[in-house]
Amino acid sequence: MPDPSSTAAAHVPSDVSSGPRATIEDVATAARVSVATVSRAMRGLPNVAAATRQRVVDVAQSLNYRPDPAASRLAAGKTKTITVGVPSLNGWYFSTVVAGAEAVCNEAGYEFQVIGVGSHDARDRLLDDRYHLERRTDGLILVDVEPSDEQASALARRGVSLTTIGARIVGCPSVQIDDEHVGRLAADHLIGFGHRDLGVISGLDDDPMNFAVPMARRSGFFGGAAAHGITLGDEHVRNGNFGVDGGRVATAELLDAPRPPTAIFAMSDEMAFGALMELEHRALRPGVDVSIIGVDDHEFARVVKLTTIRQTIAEHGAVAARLLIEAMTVRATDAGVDYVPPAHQPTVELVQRTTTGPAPTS
Amino acid sequence: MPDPSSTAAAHVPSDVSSGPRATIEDVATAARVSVATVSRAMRGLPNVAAATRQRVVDVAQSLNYRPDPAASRLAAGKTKTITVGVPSLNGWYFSTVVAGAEAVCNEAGYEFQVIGVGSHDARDRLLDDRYHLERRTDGLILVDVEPSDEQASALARRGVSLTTIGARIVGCPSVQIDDEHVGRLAADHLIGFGHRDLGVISGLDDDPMNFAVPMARRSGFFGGAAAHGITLGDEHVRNGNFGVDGGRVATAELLDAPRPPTAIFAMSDEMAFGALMELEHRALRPGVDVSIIGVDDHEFARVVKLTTIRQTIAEHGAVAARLLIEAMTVRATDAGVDYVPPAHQPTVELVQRTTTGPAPTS
DNA sequence: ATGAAAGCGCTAACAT
DNA sequence: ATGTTAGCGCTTTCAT
Repeated sequence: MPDPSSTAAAHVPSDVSSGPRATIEDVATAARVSVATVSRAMRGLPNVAAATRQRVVDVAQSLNYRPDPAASRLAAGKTKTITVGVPSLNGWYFSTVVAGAEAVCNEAGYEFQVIGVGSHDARDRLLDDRYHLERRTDGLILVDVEPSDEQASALARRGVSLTTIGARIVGCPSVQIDDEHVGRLAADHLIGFGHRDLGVISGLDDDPMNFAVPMARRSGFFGGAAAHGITLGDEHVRNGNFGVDGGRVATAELLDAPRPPTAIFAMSDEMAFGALMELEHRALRPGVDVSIIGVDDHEFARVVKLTTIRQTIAEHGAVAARLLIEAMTVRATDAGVDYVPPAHQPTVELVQRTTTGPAPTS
Repeated sequence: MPDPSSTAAAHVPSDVSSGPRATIEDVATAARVSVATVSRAMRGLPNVAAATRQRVVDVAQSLNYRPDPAASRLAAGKTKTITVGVPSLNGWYFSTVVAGAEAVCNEAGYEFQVIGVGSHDARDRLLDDRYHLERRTDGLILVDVEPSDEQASALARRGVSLTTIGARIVGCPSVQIDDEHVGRLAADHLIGFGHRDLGVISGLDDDPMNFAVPMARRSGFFGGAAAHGITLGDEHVRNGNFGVDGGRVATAELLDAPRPPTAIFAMSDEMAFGALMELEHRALRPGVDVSIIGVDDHEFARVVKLTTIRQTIAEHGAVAARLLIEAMTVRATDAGVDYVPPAHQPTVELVQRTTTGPAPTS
């Protein structure tokens, strides 16, 4: 024990990386202030002399000091973490949304967690009071997952900020396109080409994690058709489960009907890809024998020249993250009262490629 | 101050959800043991009477108690978090890997973080000593990202377990296919069809986050060709950047060469899709005029009938997560000595569809 | 503007 | 087998 001067001798500008990490106390003694002042200075709180703050920051820097996240959390009760819950990470749509959110969150200094909530069980486990989500995260982004009213309000009560994509929860920021409009756009486009025999490949109806989207698109499509005097019913729609395979069998069913459609609206590009496969299988030419329109503008839509209704998915994720962070900030900083959570509605855009075309003059 | 009995009156079996969370102390007093015993009991540590453990667990359950992660972290220094660093979340390959890892990690009770490390800068920021990664995560999975030797050993020193996918770091578990073999497989397949004029679309060479993979595949392909008396050189390879667009322009360049290839090996399906687009653009029939083989078995490979070398990506992520957890466990539990980190080599499989076929008899 | 001190809820020696 | 007691590194009143 050569050095009895306990912890006080902390003036060492030892630059050798990776010893035991400097603590707030090391910084405090080195800067000749109290830990409280260091804490204030580092977080930009008021009541710190400019000179003092500067000194503290410099010392912290030279000591390679960073507040320990665990300690901060324990003391302050905030996690500086954002979690996104998605039905699945597989699938272009979800992973793209996640990518958009990740960039924003990490950029803003939040840790970014993701958790798969593919089933109702998984969803409930996450949202359930027993998971203590509020101790793990400050904010939650739910993608195409609709929490129950109780779950949503419980989250708020527990201090977890919520924002949704593809759904709308009162009191929470949301990002959601106008799905009715999407349906109408598709109908107009197809009918504009002279098609009168229409089919639609819908998303899942049976195990509805989020049936709102398919419903709205269907309703928009039906409405658009009706405006042109075309009446559509259940017999014109098949469920494709938002997957390639589903899209393919749905197409087969549609085409096997007594009066097969000459144009098909697939509610997602992935299902449209399945439709294309089935067409090829039957030696039907897309855009001439049968027209197909999808939704998303999936990265491979252009590979197969799919006409589709584009939405800017990555943007959705990024915007949601920003809205969430804003909501958390506002709510904390000043009078979070009279803060109206924005319901962002991204625009969509029809991009025509070659899988749609004039109705065959049978 | 109506109740002087301080904290002792904690026998309330109040079942109303979402009050202030029960702490370990609540459990302790309710179970009439000390907090230490609760801690032991809850974590399955030895030296707890079976009866006691049962009682504690029951009480904890009835109190809806969960240890506070932040408190555990602070006290124990472990985060129960696993982080995966990927060059990007966009792109089927990475998001699929992440999906595989996510499932395993959350299943095993780890929080799951993801962080994009698309550039050298981002990578270094994450791995740099100044980021204090060890305070945020117990284990790191790096996907197609090669840390420097110093970074890797620094991680170990700092207590962050590392496992890699698509790379090999000494002392760390890894998941990596035999990329040379992939190249050879492709060469054999193409040459087996009688092709002698070969082209290859490689991954990025200039900004090499991970040039090992392209190099190995190329070397395997060249070797395979050489075995059949075909000599290949730089002039037969173009960089496609692992993207659709890159694949397309690479293909164009290849086809515009004085002696254009009749068969092309694309190192990823995405680049192969680009190749297919270029073929279509030139009215060349895949599998008859020009053969294309990819790597991955991307979910849309079958949509366009792409012949490819399948690897089970999601599995890679899952296996990596399992190996990582195992490594962390072993290292902690018993004699972590003489633990040899496994280098898992998943198998690949050629799946032939219609984009490859006999060489045209020009 | 700054400091002292009391926790935050847990784990880990060290008793017993 | 169980209890006692220090911390872990911060934030946050409350003084000054």
